[in-house]
Amino acid sequence: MAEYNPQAIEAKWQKRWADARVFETEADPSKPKYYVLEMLPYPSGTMHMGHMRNYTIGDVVARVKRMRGFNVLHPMGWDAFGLPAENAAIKNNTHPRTWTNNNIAEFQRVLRRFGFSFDWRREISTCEPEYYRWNQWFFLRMLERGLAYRKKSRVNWCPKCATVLANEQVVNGYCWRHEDTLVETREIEQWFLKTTAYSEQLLDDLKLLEGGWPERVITMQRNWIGKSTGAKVRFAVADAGAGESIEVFTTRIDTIYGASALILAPGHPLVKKLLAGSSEEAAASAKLQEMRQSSVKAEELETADKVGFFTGRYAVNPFNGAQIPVWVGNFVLMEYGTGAVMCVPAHDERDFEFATKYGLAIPVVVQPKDGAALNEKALKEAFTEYGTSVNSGACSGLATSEAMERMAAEAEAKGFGKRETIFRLKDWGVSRQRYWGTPIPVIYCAKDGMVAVPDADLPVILPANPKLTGMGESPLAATPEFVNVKCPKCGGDARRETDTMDTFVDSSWYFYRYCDPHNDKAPFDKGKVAYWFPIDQYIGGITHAILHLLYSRFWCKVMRDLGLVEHSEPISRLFTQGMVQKGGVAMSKSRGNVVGAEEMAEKYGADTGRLYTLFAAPPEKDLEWSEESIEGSWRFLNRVYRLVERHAETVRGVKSATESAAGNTGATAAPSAKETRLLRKAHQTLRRVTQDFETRWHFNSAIALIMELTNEMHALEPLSEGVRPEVQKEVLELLTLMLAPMTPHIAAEMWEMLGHEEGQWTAAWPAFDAELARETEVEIVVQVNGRVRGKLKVAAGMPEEQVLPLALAEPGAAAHLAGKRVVKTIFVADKLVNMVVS
RNA sequence: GCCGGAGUGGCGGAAUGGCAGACGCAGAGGACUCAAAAUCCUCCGGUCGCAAGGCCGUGUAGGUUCGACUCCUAUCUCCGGCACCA
Repeated sequence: MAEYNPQAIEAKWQKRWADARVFETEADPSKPKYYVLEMLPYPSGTMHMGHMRNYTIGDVVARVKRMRGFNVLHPMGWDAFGLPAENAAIKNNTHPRTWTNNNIAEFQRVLRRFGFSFDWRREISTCEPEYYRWNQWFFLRMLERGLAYRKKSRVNWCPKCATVLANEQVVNGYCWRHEDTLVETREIEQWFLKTTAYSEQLLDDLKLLEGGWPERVITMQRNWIGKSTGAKVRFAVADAGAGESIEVFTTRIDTIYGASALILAPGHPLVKKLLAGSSEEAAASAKLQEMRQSSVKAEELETADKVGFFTGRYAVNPFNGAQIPVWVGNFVLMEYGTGAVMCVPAHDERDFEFATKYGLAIPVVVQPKDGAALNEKALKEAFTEYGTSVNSGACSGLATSEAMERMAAEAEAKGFGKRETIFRLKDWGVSRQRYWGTPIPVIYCAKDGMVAVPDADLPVILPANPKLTGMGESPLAATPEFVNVKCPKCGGDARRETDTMDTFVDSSWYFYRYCDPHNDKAPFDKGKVAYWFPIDQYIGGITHAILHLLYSRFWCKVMRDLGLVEHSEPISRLFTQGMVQKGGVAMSKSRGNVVGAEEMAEKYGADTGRLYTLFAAPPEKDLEWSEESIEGSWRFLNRVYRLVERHAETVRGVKSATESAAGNTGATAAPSAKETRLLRKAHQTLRRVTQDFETRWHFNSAIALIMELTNEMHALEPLSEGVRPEVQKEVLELLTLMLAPMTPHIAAEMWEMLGHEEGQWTAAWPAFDAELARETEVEIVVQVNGRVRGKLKVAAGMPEEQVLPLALAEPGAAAHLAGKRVVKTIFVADKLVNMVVS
């Protein structure tokens, strides 16, 4: 008997699949389609079992759908641009492209080794000009529509590196490479994509995703977009500051009579003007300086205390003419709203804290609808709920909701305010002062200003040999042959933009490119995308809940408005799988706790690796890797292999029910008791496994059921006694077909051992037979007062009046019924009898 | 602080109102073997009991129900995300 040899079997079947082009697919409107996709990897480090879990889940789905007759698109590619490649290249004195391509080669080898059913002809790599030219093309379309624009913006800047740092490179306010150097913030010109143009749609369309996306992802996106409905109100500055006004945003205009100050963000443009010549100028300027210096750190230390100072100026409440002091406070954000707030201490927690600290007045203007009235002097915390307005001029006595309406209307009528909805979502800053990314296709000409690179000149190709130092501005700026260019308009000397695009641009639309990966006329053919989209199932980590998945949604809406696609949402269903951990933390190279996928394949084979990641936990949960437990999966595959091998000789020549025209074996001749038991177990297993695959994705339970089936077959050995070969064959076939999506190599091998000359990939998912699965005898639990006291074996479907006498007589139950009166009986057919006694 | 998710044997987990602990790992005992590995068989939540069997048990405390891991209320712990958003 040959032993199970996964290495040989896996290599054999991977070659057969490739030779027969089993996973290659084309758009075909005559067939139902299914697009299943795992998030594309960033090729860096080693591929470990955390990666494999993601692709295994997707591969199971792809293979099941194929067996069920769908035309399945299941592609793979590389998120190949990015900072780590550039840093690694500098460190190892190589080229980012060399480093990246080496990693891709290794990643690809490991993925192939695991037998994932990808259509490799559709492979894309985002660092290739064939791909990134379309990033540039999209950028130009957005530029034409005002969706891409340039503006000055604040960035982290390390004076020693003389470059911009990503937020991740700022450690407690210091540069990651120069631990003694405080990071500064600088204003530089940066490119933005106008995600805010779609705020409302991005929010509204989340409704379309309900049911298909995890609720928490939807919630996270909703919070991120952060819609607030309220009003903007302008306060005039009194006396010396006359002529200036301060605009605030509030969601509670109904509390405006309770404002005891205005508070500006430290970075508010009016602060300097207000301080000039004010009584507080000297003291306040010093405090402002201090506040601004600590502002970088304050962003890191989010628990910072509220601090502020008085500007010496007053503003006039447009509703009642009250003069209230203007302060500067560190907790007011310049980036949100108008950068200024009205301080209503009695009805806002933050304002209460600030007012208490600095001795500002705390006037009460809302009273609870029920409960004790608030007393200004005894107020211990802010009352932030709705209620009844008081001390609010004409609105006193009204419900706050009503007051809100009236006050907003008054502000609009008198011209000092207006209703407004604002969003937390900001435009997407896409400029990166780095080499390894998509060049932004724009040229600056002294005469014509900013000029878009004409489509015909795309792609703007990255120079092959830049000087990479990790210092200074974009390496592209230090590459004269790249920078110096003729103006497309006037032909005069001009300069190229030297920033590259954020790599999230690459991943925002890559899944469209898979539909038509080699198109050199357009990013993709509309018809092909129309066939495959939307993605039926997307699978990836929760880490991308906001960035990638929000940018992708934005990109889709832009493409729709460009007329490229018909749909508004690219992804129908999203599945976020759990992390693979070791020692309680996610596997990662930097932590040094990875279990390499390749070593796993060498030791146990890919099928065991795949099976274990599916068996150890349900896919949405984190999975703690255990070297000991994996032995169980290995042993199981060996057990199944031996089982098939033992009976292969007997069954090879016969036709099973699935093959014979006569239908199921059970129907052709009266089955023996042993056959009945076997077929019943097999079809019950099939029913539940089918359900698990189709709806719940509880692969761990499905595997447990298949294990039970093999245990049952084992218990019925020798099968040669009392089980006809065609029945043996039917059950063994079901077994291998159910395993096929999860452990495709060993399943294919066993399928062949059972006498099939056609590869298993031609086999459909088996249909379960309800008749064969049906139990004829059931066990009924007999309870007394809800506690199990005995069990009965009865014919399935036996009615209550027949079961009850048996239950009363059941010895275990009878002992607990003695001398008591049954007051109530609950009967659940085929399940239980519960007798309630007094 | 807010928003999610989760708490079940020594461990991973199963059970979507009806026998808690399926399946697997680890462990114990046995068979086979000169021996080991592999394989096969049996046991395996706690507790009382010679046994039959009883009692307790799904983070904690209540509630609904004939019956609750499952539904409701409160509470604790852990994990993840957001965090002065006016």
